Parts: sequence; structure tokens; C-alpha cells
Amino acid sequence: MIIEDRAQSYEEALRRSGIRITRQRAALLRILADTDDHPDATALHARATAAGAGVSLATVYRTLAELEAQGLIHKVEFVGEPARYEPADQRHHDHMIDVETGQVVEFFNERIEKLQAEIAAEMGYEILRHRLELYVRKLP
Amino acid sequence: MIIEDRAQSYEEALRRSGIRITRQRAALLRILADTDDHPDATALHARATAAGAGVSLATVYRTLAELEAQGLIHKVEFVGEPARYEPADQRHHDHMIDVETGQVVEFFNERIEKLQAEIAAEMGYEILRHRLELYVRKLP
DNA sequence: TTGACTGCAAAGCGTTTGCAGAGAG
DNA sequence: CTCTCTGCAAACGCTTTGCAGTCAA
Repeated sequence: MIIEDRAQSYEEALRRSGIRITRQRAALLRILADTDDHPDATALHARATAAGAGVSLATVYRTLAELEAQGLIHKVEFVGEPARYEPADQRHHDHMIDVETGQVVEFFNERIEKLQAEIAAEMGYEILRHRLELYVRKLP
Repeated sequence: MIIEDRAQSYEEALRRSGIRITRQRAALLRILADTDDHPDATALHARATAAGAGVSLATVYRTLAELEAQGLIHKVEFVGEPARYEPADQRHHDHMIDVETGQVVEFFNERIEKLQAEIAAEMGYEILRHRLELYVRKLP
């Protein structure tokens, strides 16, 4: 995923929904497009500020909510910390969190996905979304 | 699990740790022992109040924190709602949440557990704890 | 031009905590 | 008798929101 493409596709999707691209939003979209970690709202605000964009934390939250509503980013909430955000245009994956370093590793396992769907189906349900997080520690 | 046994084992565990069994705590332990759903702090406070025990919400939180620290109950946090609590003396299980009714179904799948451990091990990690939640809807 | 946007500061929510008095052991 | 506990109310951290002014289209 090329960063400029991603930033551009964010803009287009927002414009398509009649949402205005303000200076503040453009800056945030650039930052989000350039993100390969899982920053929280405060981190994004700090990055925007560092980049010279005068953006308030309230606007960061409002923009994140908008992007999430449009399905462009995903909110992930790990135990005991503020919500983090990641671009939605990746293959679905789950998260492994190293509790000692805080490092987040993404992983995907087809069989786990299938098993979840089977379990739900057996009980007469379909899965709308799910959350799977492994809180781990490096083996010695 | 017989309720009185559970309430008693809570008391014993707390006493063993030098924690006093006050009137308020005794009432909460009884209520928690009698729980087969997943109440949050407010619900527990309401139940305690209904049972005639004068217990403040602060004490409910403090008691829950103590019980969790002792490993007697587990805190579970579903997306977008206050934390809920469940007795710890059950087989490990995960949760399926019917997003339409709010109903919580517990399930357990050995293969999913194994796969998680394998994935972690492959990447050089061991799992300390994990969280798996399926947000589902009844099939038509 | 005008309606959506912004920053600010205040409010919201669930949860935690400092304090002075109450009560378990 | 002591030391932990309780209730209260205030503070907490993260997030949302009302308002009056600002700016993209």
C-alpha cells in the first residue's frame, strides 16, 4: 500500500460522503495513511502537532470517529489502554500483544477463523465481528 | 457448583489473605456466588441494595478488585460496555455476545486454544492470557 | 454565502481514591 | 484496641459535546 494512495483514497471516500477536507483533516489523513503501528488518539495528536498541523485533540477524535464510520480505519481496544487505530485496507488479522514490551504483532489463521464460524453456526448464530487478542511474553 | 460452597470458599480465601469479612462483603460474596450471568458493578450494587445490604458502589468496586486479585472472579470487558464479572471456578471459556439481545453465551473449543498456543510459539511467545469474543446475530 | 467544521472548555462515563469515621478481629 | 474497612465526594483518564466563531466548497 503506497502511502499517497491511501491518503488519497481516504480523501475521496470522505468527499464522496459529502465530508469536507479541512486543513486539519488532510494532515490527519496523511498521518494515518503513513501509519504502520497502532497509535492512539494522543499519539496521533502528538504526530500532527509535530508535523506543524494545528489540530486539537477534539478534532482528532472527531476525525477518527468519521473514518471509522466510513469503514476506513478500525478501532482496536487492548486491555487497560486507550483505543488504538489502524488502516482498514489490510487483510483481516488479530493481535498478539507482548505485555513486557508493549509490542503488537498481527497474525492471521484461517483455521481459527473457520472454527469460530463453525461454533457460531452450531449455536444458530452468524458472526458480525470478533475480537481475538493474545497477551504474550517472549519465550526464554 | 453449590452456591453456599462458593460463597464459603470466597470467604475462606479472603480470610486466608488476612482480609476482613464485613457485612458488606459477605452480602456481595453471596450475590456473586449466586451469579450465573455476567453482571457489571452497577448491577451487583443494585442486587445488593435490593437484598437490603447497604453497600456503596465504591465498596462494590473495591471488593471486586480484591476478589479479582485473589483470582476468585474474572473481569470481562465487552466492546462498548462497563466491565462485567464472573466466578473463576469454571472451566476456561470464551464468550459469544448476541448484539441484538445482549445475551452472552459461553463456549470452549480445544482446537482454537491449541492453535493460539501454536501461533504464539511459532513466533517465540507464550500466551499469558487471551481474549476471544464473537459478536453475533441469530441466523434467520 | 452558508452549512459543516474547529477549538475550547465543560461534561460525560465508568472507575478509583483521600479522608475521617465505623467496625471486625 | 487496633487496623482495616466503609461511605462520601472529589478526582481520575479517556472520550464526547455545546457553543460561538471559522472556513471549505
